[in-house]
Amino acid sequence: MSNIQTVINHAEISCKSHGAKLTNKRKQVLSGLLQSDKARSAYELVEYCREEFGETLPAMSVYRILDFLQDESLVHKLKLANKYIACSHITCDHSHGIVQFLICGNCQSVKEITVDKTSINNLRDTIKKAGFHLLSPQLEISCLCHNCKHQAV
Amino acid sequence: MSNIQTVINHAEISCKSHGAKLTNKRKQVLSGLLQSDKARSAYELVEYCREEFGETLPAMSVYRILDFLQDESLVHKLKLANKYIACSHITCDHSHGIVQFLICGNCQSVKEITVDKTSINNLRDTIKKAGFHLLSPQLEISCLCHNCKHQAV
DNA sequence: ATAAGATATGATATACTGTATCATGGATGC
DNA sequence: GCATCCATGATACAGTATATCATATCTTAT
Repeated sequence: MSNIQTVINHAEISCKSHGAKLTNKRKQVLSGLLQSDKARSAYELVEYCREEFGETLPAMSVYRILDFLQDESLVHKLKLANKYIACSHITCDHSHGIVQFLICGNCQSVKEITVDKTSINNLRDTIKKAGFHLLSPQLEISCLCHNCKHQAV
Repeated sequence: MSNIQTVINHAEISCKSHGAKLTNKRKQVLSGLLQSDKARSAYELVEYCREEFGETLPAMSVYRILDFLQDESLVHKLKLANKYIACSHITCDHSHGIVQFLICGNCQSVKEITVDKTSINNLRDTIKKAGFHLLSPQLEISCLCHNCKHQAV
């Protein structure tokens, strides 16, 4: 498990390699996501930057920064939760085509997994038969994490 | 393909069978979803009821009605789109445990499909290994529909 | 070094989605 | 008729997100 600084360095190099700049504020937002195993909302990140760095980022800027980070494949948006997480493969050099997110419906913790290609191919076939075309096989799956399952009411 | 009135009659009987009432306004909202092969937002349904029936439903009421319809399994919420669709199995008598939605990322049209149990069980196993517990295997999958794929820019 | 242009960020307004809360209306049963 | 319950209305507000125009900062050419 790489520490946050290592990941950020990696991300910076990756940005530089095609002329994008990982500015300070972008690093701050990214680190807010790297620090957490839970997804965070844009406004939570505003709060995080204020507490952690004394920065008063306007929400607008955070949204723009999140867009940038998504374009750089450093961050994913979870539409199920309207929240954001850091990609868990920033320090990998190989590409990861098939990514799935397990989202705990209770505590919002997120785990990024990969599903075997056979299942994905089955899925793609089923979808094709239905007349649709699978765009990105990024699935977001509602789950309970281990902790929450055992604390269930 | 059953027409809308048939589906609504079916829904009404289903509600009655356990003491719930499918009121006029509830029927109006439901028909707004049945009329469309695309998902509609709560506010679009407000608009629909205004245009179609001259009803000026407050958004609050539409949300409550949507909650009711979801409880009755007549409507699904698509979290990826923050929109709602009519269940395509209202007139079926058997139950449909495992439902997936293909959502066209371009025109928002939606198709409800079923995925074979083997794939779902594989998925469940993978998730279990990751320490999570699959809640509802309702997946929402970003696709392009046939039309949009062929019009692509 | 400086001016011009590009990129990043700030400020402000506003739209969209959704919930909380209290009030009112209408059906149902006694 | 009255009490009760459920459906709906009215109002306020929270959270998520985008549009737009202004300002700051960084690059690059001259």
